[in-house]
Amino acid sequence: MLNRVILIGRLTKDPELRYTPQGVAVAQFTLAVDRGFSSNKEEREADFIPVVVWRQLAETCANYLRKGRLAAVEGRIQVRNYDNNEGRRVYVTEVIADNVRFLESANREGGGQARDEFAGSGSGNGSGGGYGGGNANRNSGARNSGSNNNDPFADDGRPIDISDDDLPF
Amino acid sequence: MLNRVILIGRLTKDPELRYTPQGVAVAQFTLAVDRGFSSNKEEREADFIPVVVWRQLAETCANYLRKGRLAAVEGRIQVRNYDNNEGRRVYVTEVIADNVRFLESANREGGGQARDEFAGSGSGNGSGGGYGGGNANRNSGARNSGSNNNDPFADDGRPIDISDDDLPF
Amino acid sequence: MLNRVILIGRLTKDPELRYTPQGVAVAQFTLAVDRGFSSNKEEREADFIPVVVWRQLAETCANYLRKGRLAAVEGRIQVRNYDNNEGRRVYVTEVIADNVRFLESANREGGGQARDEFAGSGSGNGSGGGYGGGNANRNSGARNSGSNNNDPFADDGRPIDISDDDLPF
Amino acid sequence: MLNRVILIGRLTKDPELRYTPQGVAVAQFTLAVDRGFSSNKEEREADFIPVVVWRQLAETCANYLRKGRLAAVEGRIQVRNYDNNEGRRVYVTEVIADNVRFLESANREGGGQARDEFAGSGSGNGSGGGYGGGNANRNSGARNSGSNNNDPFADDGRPIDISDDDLPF
DNA sequence: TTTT
DNA sequence: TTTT
Repeated sequence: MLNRVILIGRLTKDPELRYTPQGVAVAQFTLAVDRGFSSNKEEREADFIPVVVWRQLAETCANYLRKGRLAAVEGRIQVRNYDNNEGRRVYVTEVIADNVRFLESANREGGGQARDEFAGSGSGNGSGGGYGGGNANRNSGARNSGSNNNDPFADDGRPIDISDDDLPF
Repeated sequence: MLNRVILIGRLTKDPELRYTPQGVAVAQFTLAVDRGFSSNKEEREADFIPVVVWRQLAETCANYLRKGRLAAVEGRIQVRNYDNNEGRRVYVTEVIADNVRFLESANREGGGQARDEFAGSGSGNGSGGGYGGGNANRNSGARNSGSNNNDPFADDGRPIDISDDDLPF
Repeated sequence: MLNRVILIGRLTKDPELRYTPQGVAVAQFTLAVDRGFSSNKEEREADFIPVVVWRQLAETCANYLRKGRLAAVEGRIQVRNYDNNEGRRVYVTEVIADNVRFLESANREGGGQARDEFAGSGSGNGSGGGYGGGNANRNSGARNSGSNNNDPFADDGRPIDISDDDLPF
Repeated sequence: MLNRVILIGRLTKDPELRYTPQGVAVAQFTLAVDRGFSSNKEEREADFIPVVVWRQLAETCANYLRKGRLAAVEGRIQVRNYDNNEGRRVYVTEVIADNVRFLESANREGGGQARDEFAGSGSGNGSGGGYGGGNANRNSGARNSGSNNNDPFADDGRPIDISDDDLPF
């Protein structure tokens, strides 16, 4: 009925960008979200929350987000399952983001100068707004040339399970 | 950068449906949101929060929501201002909803039988999904025949300020 | 930094109430959250999201929530891991709720008459407000008499991992 | 029943810190929240949303937040009203924050070196965690010495309406 | 393993 | 001006 998540945290790695067989972009990254009130503990505690982003927003994230950057993510919790190679059912919980805010400038390790870049797939921005268009082409080109290691499988062999049913449109 | 509101409460009145000069539907209603922890107070306390809904979702709300019904609303806070007839600037704060859940069946006072109807204008459902299409026509017919008291002005003369700039598309 | 989840869905089973060795109440249940926009699919789709509730709120949930009931949950995503009996690391993602709203009256299958009961562990209600106090005693009594299958282990042997570190106070 | 707001934006001014007659700290500031998708407009659009913070968190905000800083705010919408000097009822909508995250280091204009400071009045941290205690004393000293323009009235004479009933404990 |  |  209603399923809404908002997170602020830091990327544990650069985002990984892949494409479905149909050429749809998917990015994945993990957000380390500090728990804050761990007053009495030695180590700093955090939850490591996997985030999945689709389509144009995936490409924008791949372009602008890097390991260590602070980001805000809006989305929904998705629980999916698959049977692993031992025939056991495994449950995977991810946040499917429909809005990502880049809370730190890109010039931490180089060129950028902008602040508060944003990237969203908000309510009904069918046309795509200010960022995009050309991107799509460039990337789907890359996709085709990138051939068969573009298929959406994680390094550990677990499927990312991207069928057209998942596409949020 | 990020502006997200989620409310659950009861309608203080039936929704009011209007149309812009361009024929875009807008509904308004107020949610009474109980504060809950007013343990020691006589009267039960609530916040009365004005909600604005656009387009197809406006029409669905007008069709299904009624005074007293429980609803969940997702949206963003919008603050707008206008100068009233005494030349004084007045600020109006509303929640612009992009998702409304009907948490009570319509058969409280009559015919309906469904439970947990939903209505959303989620991420990019351009075409409108299961509810709609015909609606638009029926209603814009009503709009035209409804003549000149269909214009989007509140009873107290304060403009609801619906220009094309507000349209979330 | 920020980790906020809001869900509305139906319980797939009655809540399970347990107690830590220190006598702290924990309840678990799963919320089936309909995805809504699965227009073209046969089966209705949902995410099944595990929810964990602590202390007094756990007991209130155990008292008022039942399989099939509609509830709203506010909380945060927590990812924890343990090594299963095959020595493999397993990740468990749950929503740790700090606020639960009962969106359906309890009289669906019997006695109750109230509507919109609520139960929260809101900002700083250290003492417990209107519901509580006596509860704690009554229940921890029940706990002790309930003897040794009160320990917080799921039926499948996977630990629920309730140490004092998890206690949100 | 449920009333939750999450905002990310920049302060339009330094926070204003006041004290109730009972010595309870209140801070107010306004967040400028960019709307994002104003693609086709000249001017950058934003909502200017008033935020109110109580007690220890008020003092932390007054210490760390400054005009122009980026912050995330979690809270609830509160609508209150008062009769102005012309005997007209005026409605004021504010976000009562129970959690504020400082998303930019304090060293933008000087001394600080920390990053991602946080300040919360989270679920049940009755005692106050790592920051506080002494603060209260120091500040209520400041309050008393600050004499009679410490009373919680806005510059325009509109009351901020802080009675003990508003205190979230 | 799932709810209406 | 307010809902259960």
